[in-house]
Amino acid sequence: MSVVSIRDVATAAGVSVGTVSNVLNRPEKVAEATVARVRAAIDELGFIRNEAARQLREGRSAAIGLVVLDVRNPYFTDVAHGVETAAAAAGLSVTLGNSDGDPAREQRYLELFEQQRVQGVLISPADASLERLRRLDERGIPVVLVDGADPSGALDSVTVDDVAGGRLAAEHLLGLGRRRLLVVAGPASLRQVADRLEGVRAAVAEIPGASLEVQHLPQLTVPAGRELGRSLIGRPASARPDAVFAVNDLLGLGVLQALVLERETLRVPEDIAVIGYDDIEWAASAVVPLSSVRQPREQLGRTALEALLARGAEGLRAGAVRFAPELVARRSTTG
Amino acid sequence: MSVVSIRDVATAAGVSVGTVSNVLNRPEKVAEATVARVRAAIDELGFIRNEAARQLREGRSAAIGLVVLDVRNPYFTDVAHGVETAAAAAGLSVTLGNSDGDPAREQRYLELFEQQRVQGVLISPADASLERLRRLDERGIPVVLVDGADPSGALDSVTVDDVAGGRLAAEHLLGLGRRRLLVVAGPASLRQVADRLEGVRAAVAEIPGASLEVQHLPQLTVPAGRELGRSLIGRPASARPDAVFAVNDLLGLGVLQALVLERETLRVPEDIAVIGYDDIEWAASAVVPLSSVRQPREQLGRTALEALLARGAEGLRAGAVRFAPELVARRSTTG
DNA sequence: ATCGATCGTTGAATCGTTTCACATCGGCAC
DNA sequence: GTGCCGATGTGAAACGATTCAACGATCGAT
Repeated sequence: MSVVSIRDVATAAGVSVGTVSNVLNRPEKVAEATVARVRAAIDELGFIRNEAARQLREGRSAAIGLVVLDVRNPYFTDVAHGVETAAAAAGLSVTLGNSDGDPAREQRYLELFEQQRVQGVLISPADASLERLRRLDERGIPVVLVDGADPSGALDSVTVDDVAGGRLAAEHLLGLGRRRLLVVAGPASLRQVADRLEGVRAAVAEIPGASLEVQHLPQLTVPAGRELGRSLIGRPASARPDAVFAVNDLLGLGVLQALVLERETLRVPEDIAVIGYDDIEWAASAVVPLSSVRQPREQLGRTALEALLARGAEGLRAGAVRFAPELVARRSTTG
Repeated sequence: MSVVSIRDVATAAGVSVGTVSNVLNRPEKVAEATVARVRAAIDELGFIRNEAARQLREGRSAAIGLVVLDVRNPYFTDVAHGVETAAAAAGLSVTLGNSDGDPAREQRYLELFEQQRVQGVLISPADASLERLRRLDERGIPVVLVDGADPSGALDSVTVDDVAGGRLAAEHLLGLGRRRLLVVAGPASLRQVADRLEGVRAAVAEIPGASLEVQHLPQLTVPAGRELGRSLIGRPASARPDAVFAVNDLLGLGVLQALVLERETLRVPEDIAVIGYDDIEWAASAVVPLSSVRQPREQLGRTALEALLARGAEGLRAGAVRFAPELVARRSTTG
């Protein structure tokens, strides 16, 4: 009943199964009248192609797998959106997996994708060991890292240049005449944090008289930023920075809120300029619109997908693709 | 080479393909020594089950499809997270589709899911006509609506009671002694907006001396809310509401920002109390933490999946499941 | 020694689609 | 009339896992 196969269609239209298949896949090879007859039969019976059978024959699916660290993070949903758009253009569908930073879940998705014979895997690795991914790649399922690098160079990757991003932020603040910089950072163990910091250090070193203070916070969240912001208000003016670079927007927004809330003492940006990182959606709509460093998130996704396709089709290695971040100046620094 | 089939494993282990399949699916039926031998062969050859072949034989896949209106909206990612967690517990995987509110894209995903013979479809419909969904359901692929209702009752649905939510918000404000309420609403055509408004009206009608003003804005965004907030500042005190209910948190945050920014004139909550809806993550970390009405998002997803499973396995209809929203009082109303 | 029952294993049929070597036919040139 | 061509259409052989009727071996009971 509900299991209408290509054979039923063939019978109904009075042709062979081969012809139905041809109508489906290369209608130009079939006489017009026949095409019409077959199409009519398809509609009448409500035939829906069985993807599993097609795939079995084909040897691989028309999908790619994407594993992200956290679907609830706007950063990743934007990347995923970019991937999906590009994939749709190439006639591929995307199966999305959420590892939540858990290597075991990541592993489960990789197995699933392998069983599904996906055409490739895009991943923001949760598991620092890339061993499994390299094996997958060797076995013929191309892997591209998204926002994660492979030191060994065995895997292709697409990232944003965080060193350049850190430098960009610092130079912006220095260019506005600020000299006492405070970087509100996250755990030093995160590659992203370390790289951004490196960029800042380089920029500060080039300006005589510029000083740098770094505060490492355990979490990259709004409350953490707010707490740090409050501590600034308590400082004597001489020990206070005149500019703050938060390594992500959540921290930056927290700092901003603390400063703006205690309005009697400090003004943004007059007393302290604040800049964040990521340019998330709410940055622009904060109480004082927050300057930030934008990462081309959608483009990251798009490019990763293209690298995957090139690798699959022609065996081309993309290597380590690195994008340039972009400064977005708003009132929290420029006034 | 990379195409290791169950047959290769059988040869390597010196058994028949049937036995390998048994090891894979019912190891208790196979002698221990044989299991060990087959497992060894599997590991050595790096055999990975071909999901397409298994599915072809089985007749259906081990997945369900989920179509949401907007992956970038935290509301939906939370719902999706709930779905995924529940699905994983049932041994199912979730294929996520993003319609972006476009009926054509929605349609494409439905076709894809049908070709994949998914076990069911969860969907926040973009297309008001549920015709296609009903057909899908009739053809044997159970459909459950998530945050959307079917007036005809043909389809199961899981929603949050928006009338109750609107009433909850209004009663909170009235209970704090506020009497001049302003509802900052979205397009009246949205069911959610209309329902919330209905709840507010009912609550206001019960309190003598309480008045209600409604402003319909075209968009449910932060800037729209901010603009409206500014317009309030310009009003003479006598024409000004003493409480604002924004039908979603983005609007509420916008209003809040406008009021707090122009601090000389109006204080929150002393002069105007503000409450939003959805309890999105940033509500708690706003300049003045925003009161809101929380929807059990993850639970919504979990329940929708359970309804789908019950329907598929035992043919049980869940009908129209409706959850109760919950008030979350914060400083923007309670001070 | 024979029978039955139990356990483990076998091998062929099956799922629905694609592909490809081959058949059929009408037309055209010689 | 013969041979050849292109255009259409055919039908069987894959793809890889699952399932199930049937088979052989082993063992205890008679």
